[in-house]
Amino acid sequence: MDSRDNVQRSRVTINDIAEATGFAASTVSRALSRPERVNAATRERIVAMARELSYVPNTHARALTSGRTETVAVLVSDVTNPFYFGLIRGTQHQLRAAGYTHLLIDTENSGELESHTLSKMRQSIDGAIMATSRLSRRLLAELAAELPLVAVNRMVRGVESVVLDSPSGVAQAAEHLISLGHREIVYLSGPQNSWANEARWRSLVTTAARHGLPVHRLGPFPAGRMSGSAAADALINTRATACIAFNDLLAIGMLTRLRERGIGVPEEISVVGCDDMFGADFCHPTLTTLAAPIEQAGRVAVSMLLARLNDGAPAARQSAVLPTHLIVRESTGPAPR
Amino acid sequence: MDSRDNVQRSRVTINDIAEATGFAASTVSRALSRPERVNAATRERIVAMARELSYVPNTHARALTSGRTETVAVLVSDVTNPFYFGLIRGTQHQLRAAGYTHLLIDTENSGELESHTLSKMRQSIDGAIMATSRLSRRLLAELAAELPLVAVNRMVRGVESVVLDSPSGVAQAAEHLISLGHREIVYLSGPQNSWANEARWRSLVTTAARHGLPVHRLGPFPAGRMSGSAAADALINTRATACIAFNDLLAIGMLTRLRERGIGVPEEISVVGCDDMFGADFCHPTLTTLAAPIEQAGRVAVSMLLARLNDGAPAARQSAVLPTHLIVRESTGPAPR
DNA sequence: ACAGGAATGGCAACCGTTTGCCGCCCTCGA
DNA sequence: TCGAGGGCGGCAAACGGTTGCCATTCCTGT
Repeated sequence: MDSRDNVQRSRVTINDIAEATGFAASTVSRALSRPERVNAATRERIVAMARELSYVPNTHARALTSGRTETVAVLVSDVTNPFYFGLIRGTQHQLRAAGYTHLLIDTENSGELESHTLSKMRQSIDGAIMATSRLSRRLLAELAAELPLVAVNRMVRGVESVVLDSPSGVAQAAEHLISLGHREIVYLSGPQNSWANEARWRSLVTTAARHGLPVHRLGPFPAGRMSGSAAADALINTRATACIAFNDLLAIGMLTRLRERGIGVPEEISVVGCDDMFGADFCHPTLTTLAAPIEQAGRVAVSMLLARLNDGAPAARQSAVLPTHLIVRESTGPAPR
Repeated sequence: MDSRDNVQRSRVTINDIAEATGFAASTVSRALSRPERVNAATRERIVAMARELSYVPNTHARALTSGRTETVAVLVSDVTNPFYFGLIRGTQHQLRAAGYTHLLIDTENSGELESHTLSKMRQSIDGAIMATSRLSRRLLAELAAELPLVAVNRMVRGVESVVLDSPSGVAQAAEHLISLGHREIVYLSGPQNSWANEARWRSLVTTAARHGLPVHRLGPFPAGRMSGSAAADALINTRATACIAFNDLLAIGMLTRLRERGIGVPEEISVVGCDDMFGADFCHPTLTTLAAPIEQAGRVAVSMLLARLNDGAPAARQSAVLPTHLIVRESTGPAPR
């Protein structure tokens, strides 16, 4: 296609095509959006003319009558959290492939903003993917009743979701630490309204209990690198020789702080993160962490949503669970002494 | 506001308000969007009723007639490049504050996709902010003639822009290296169609020339961490003791590779990155780099765009230049021997 | 040869807002 | 007292599609 055409101010409407081909506007509309409703020859002529005139359908006009916008919102609590990289990538690819527009919304960690934005957007989107929503279960379920919705890393009855099986990953991490001789593991807690946070903590409790070991929990800490200092300092006050942090951001922040304070990782303390996000493999020391197929999660979420949008069906399976696994790097080692 | 209302399926239109208040729909419309056109008392009643019914104006209907969408597209070449964090943040805040919708588009490093997407979106957006566009000057200028546009980190005649003064930062970096005794500095080149890449290289050439020192250029390398290995290996083949990389992603990739190959940084080679992006302060060794006020750049870009949209004026200043400065960390040190 | 029905295209209403234009009423100055 | 003009509100026509319904044509089976 000639790139000059791309730039051309799109002023050609369905009526222009109608006039040019001699068909009625309604026929043109059908030829373009419901191909089986018109004769093949007709459709061909219309499509050809549309191309020739480089017709671009008007999204708004279409949305106004049909209600469909071919747009899906993806809500993340913080765009600048590298954890979302994969999710954004995944949803983006899948949506683009399906011809949908990808509307990325940063809710800035506020449930308030989540539901508010969504209500404003209601008419502009066909559905939404909510990653790590801060909404209450009730509110989330209510929303899901109004709007096709898929939640990521959040499990709520009545809401389709794709979750990362970090509990089993946390179990792996705990086994890893225990086998290295650690006898006291601390969990550095993330935001208290985070579903994943609870799931991880519970899994750690269970695994440690199986070995008859104590676990403690510190926090909650906001899920940012900044909180790492506070988390590290709190950790130092305990006798623990190993910890699992809510996510890599927190873990990396801790690494920095521990280094500042001259505490050897992993010689004195072993640190495990979660998510294997951007940076986990080049921080110092490199971080042992739970890898999650987050990009795949994005793709799956989109697939579920689109299936729902097209079939109108309430979805076969209610939720997909994706496996996670431990990646051992430099930040974990044998317990001291 | 009651959060339940947020969720409510928005089916109340301007006509409902008209009926409820006894005014005509046109009056309601004016009361809501052109307040000075109606009597204060009238407006008040209408606004009150709108609130009571929790009316949400229909974006599409509005866009259809008025042509304005209150949406601005922000195009980045790769959402998962942390360099864009600040930009996304900055544009987002400023747009949100102005009541605009932020449409983030990942062009996946393809100029083709840039112009294509933009033409598809033409009717859905009021303007666009193009960060590090891959488009040719001509195409970019053509686009700018069609659509209010602000370019970030790209200077083209006839296109408003905000650029980061990395040339002066590169000069600082070069002086820094030279004062440390380095006599041969290599530039690791980024994508060849990147404006910033050229600007940085030219600045390095100039500065080195002032000191009568030779400079070389290696590459081009794609601006990703992956390319770091190739870049590092190429660097090792030269006699250079210091290098400046197109960006931090590349620099961090190099750091990893140099470490793998047992080459000490900064003992044997000093490395300078550009952008001070997420990760530069916790990689190993921490990276000396050029800090750019990229978030501010985003805010400024939005301000320029909005000014243009509101006044319709062709903008007072054509481009804003933001200062950069060198942040010295661990990856640079005295030249060996 | 004819009723029934599928395939195909046109008509016109409608989606929710904006906006040009017109008309009413009130006020003010002459 | 009357005309001019400003303030304010209503009418109706867009905007660019979609879609329910109807008319026509052409098959098909009997």
